[in-house]
Amino acid sequence: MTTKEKIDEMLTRGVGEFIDPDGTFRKKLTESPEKIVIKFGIDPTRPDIHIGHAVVLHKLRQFQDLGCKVIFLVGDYTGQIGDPTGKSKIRPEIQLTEIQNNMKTYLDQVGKILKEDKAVFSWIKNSDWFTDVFDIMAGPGSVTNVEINENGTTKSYPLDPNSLPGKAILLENSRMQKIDLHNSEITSVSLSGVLRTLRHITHSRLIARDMFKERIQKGEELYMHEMLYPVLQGLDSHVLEKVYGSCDLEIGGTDQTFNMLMGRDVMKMYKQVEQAVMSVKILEGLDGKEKMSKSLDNYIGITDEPGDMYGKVMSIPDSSIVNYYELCTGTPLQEVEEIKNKLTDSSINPKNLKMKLGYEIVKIYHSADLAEKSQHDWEKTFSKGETPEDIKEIQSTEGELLSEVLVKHNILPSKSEWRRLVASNSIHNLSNNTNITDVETKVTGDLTIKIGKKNFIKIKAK
RNA sequence: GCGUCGGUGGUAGAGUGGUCAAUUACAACAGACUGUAAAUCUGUCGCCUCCGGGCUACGAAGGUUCGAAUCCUUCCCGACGCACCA
Repeated sequence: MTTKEKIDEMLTRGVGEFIDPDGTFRKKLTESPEKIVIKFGIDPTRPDIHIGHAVVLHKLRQFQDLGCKVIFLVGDYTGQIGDPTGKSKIRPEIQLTEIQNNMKTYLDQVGKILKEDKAVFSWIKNSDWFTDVFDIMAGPGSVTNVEINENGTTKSYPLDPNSLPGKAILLENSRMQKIDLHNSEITSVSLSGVLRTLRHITHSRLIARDMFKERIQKGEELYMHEMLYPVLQGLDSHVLEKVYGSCDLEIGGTDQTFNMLMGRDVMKMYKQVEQAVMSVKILEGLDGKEKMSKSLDNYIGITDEPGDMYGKVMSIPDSSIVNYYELCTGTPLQEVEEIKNKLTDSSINPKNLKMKLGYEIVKIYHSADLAEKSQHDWEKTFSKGETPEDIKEIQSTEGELLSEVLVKHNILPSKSEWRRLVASNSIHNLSNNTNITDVETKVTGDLTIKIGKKNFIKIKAK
């Protein structure tokens, strides 16, 4: 593939919308990609990354490969406003370490996909510029000393951390613009800055957002802070431009399109070069209906075990196969098109296309060998009905009730559940290939059982 | 601040003194069928049980009653209307 073709695919594959009306971004990408700064907003609390998030991350990686710099913008401040527990005071030092820790677990996972060296990666939190000194409260053990140079000797004077200058020092010291990026000039956004921005944004512009429109139509409430979110996100882009020199592109899910476009509006007001906007299609979950998310428990985590990962892919409905190929693998678009055609051909079993998909996905997050092995195990277990090789093992003592052992090890939630499963012939004893029908079955020796179709447990007796 | 309505199981949402562990839908789980897919059909879906029943639950705490998710009081939370302020 030529570079141009590569760029074309980057800008279209899995992309809902790409907005770069006068071609500024495209031009810069071709001429000086190393000067490009890409903004990607993330939630401050989200330790588990799934392959739905990964769609965007892979896209970012491609940009990194061309030399572009990716900025993770942690929306900690904006997240806090939406937080119902409503802690109005912020402890900046505590919060900073907390976010740093979250970021670390985040990066541990993301590291599989993204480069993390400074030339092409950076992150910053938006409390950096939105936090007000008066919202700050010193945490326990805070020290805010002022150093004063008197006649050549530096003297340190203690300062009450909760006094105004004390708070100012705390805030200053938690600012990443200073501590990480060593910017001499710190950009921040005050209430007057927000209001000045708001002078240029009309009500009708804000309620143009689909989600708002829908809710208004349904007669639901819209809170002002929700309406301001897009504006604050826009201001983030504005600040990023100042902090990093430019903000050329914002990437996010299609649900973020409006907010990202707001960034263009805000930047325009401040006479900055408007960011391009790329919305990436949202991957549906394993149910094939809702979007992939942790709370719906329909996700494939990027740190999932190879076997799990493969099994989960196999459980998606046929209708999702093409989407998964497009969004989650590097399979050339031409081939994806062929797969699409094959799916309409009744002589080809879609299972095989899905198995290939499972293989490809496991390969990305683990390795070709493990992908091979997962596929092999899966076939063995489910197509041929054999017992898989690695299964969960739990300890028990002889004479113990089987039900109690399983509840104790959190395999089952309660003994009532066990009774139900036994009654419905769902507990299979693999050691002698019969169903367990006695609720009072005791452990008499090592035993391998299958609960339902996919839950294998080996019980070791002492 | 005044007033009105409301807070029920994972979610939505019935129930307004005993027949309520609580209709129904969705989700979930299991069985059949399959390609561990989807769809479909069937069953289950608070906990414990010697399968007789027992225990804990309808925002929280008290009360009335033989008996309360249902009535009363106080409190907490939410929506709405009005007033006040701008």
